[in-house]
Amino acid sequence: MSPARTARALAREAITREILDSARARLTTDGPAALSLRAVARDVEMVSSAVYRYFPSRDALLTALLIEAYDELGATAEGADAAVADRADTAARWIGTFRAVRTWCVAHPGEFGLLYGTPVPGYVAPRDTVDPATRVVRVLVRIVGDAYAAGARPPVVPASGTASAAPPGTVAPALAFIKEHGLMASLDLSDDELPETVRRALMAWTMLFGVISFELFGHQVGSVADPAAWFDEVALRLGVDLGIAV
Amino acid sequence: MSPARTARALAREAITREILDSARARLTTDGPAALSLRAVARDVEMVSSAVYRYFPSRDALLTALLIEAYDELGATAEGADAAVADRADTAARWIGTFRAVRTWCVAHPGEFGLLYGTPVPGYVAPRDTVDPATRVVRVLVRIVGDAYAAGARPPVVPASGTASAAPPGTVAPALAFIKEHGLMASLDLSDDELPETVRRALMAWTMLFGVISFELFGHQVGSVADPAAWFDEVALRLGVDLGIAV
DNA sequence: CGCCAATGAGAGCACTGCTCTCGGAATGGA
DNA sequence: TCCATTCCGAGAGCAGTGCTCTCATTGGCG
Repeated sequence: MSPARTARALAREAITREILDSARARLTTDGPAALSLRAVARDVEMVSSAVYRYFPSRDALLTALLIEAYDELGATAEGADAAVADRADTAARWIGTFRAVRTWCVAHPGEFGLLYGTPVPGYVAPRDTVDPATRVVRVLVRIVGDAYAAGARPPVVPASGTASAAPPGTVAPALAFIKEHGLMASLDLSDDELPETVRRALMAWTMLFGVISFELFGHQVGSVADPAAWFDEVALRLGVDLGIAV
Repeated sequence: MSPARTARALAREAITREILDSARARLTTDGPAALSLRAVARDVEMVSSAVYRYFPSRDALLTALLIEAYDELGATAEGADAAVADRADTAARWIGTFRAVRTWCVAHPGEFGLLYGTPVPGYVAPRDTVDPATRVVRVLVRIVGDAYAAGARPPVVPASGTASAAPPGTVAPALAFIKEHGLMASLDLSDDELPETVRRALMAWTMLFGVISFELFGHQVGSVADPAAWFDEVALRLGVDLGIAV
């Protein structure tokens, strides 16, 4: 991995780490948009120009933070799913993953704002970030797929013959998304019910993000007193509507 | 309204309007965090210090933009709901309101980022903003209330006796929220089913925000090809799960 | 040992939000 | 009409930002 363990390379690695940590600390206190390279330079007791030896620009530093945060959140979700010993208990895997994602986000509000908040105007995320960014939703799709492979199905809405009358335009892209990311293997489904599965998982992921975003960005003050309980209720509701919980 | 229509007062009103319009234009091009007071000063061909005669600080300008945008979005939602002539057609009111909200947000991405994106670090929204901010969700609650008053009910999940086993902690605050905002009058419901109604409406609002946020903040690239069709599907799914559509 | 690349420091440029002073112009009462 | 008051725009200035440049030093490899 690290071929030349010279003193200089070691120092570079340590200082890079120190810069990243300081930047993440500043992220949570000052917010992503106000991330000041000079401020982190002061934190690590260097002159601002010296930081540019380690990150060629502020955007590069942002990208590094972005990938690191995406990977941490993805690993958290994957770990929470894997922590459930009984793989057939998809309900526990579902709730556990949801709670783990929220816990991480609440503990890292600055990183959450960087990942899912207002995009920095001039900044465009490079290609390297799309793979770490999809780790959470891939976990959700996998849980739903396992549940459906084991026989679970979403509850049929009564007195409604057109419950699955969804616009056809979104089926193909979602399917392409699945195939592109190699999620087919873990999904044991026929072709006509697969897209519906993925769509519901995507909706659940959207809702998961929405409720956390509302909590962290302060849009629940006055309406929700206990965010954790409210979050659990949302997670349970999603699980019930998907047919994989209770 | 405007007691002294002197030339000076007229000029002040016109220039204030001009500053607000320029700021909104900059908002969509540069993003909320990068809103530069000097830039809008250049746009209206004034020196930066002169703008401070109209807005005492950049935060005050942000607050004015915030209230204006909240009111515009709220009026859009209310107008879309009111535009449906058949008040009993709650499905049409639901979809129409959803689409109108998305249309406005897509047309005003900068304002959306200001309203629902990463909060500006030092900035805290004053009390005047909470009332305009709740106009959209109030429309949703009203539609759901009308539908349930007319006899509609959410579909019962089969093979599940604990479908309403929601954590009790969130009931009281949601109810307090409803009473505080005077939504009781338009809701003709018994007490035990009211909180569930409001909770589902709040979830729908959360999902509505989530899907728009994902679209505008670029988290759907690669997975969703047609955002409008995907949005319609989500809106329909929410309506079905709530029991007010199809 | 000597050369070269890596590193940190400092100055400088253009930009930001914001405060201050100053002079001119509109307003309203005498 | 005259004049004091109020308002308003302009400019300078302060402290901060991202970023580029040059310069001296220092570590590592041949």
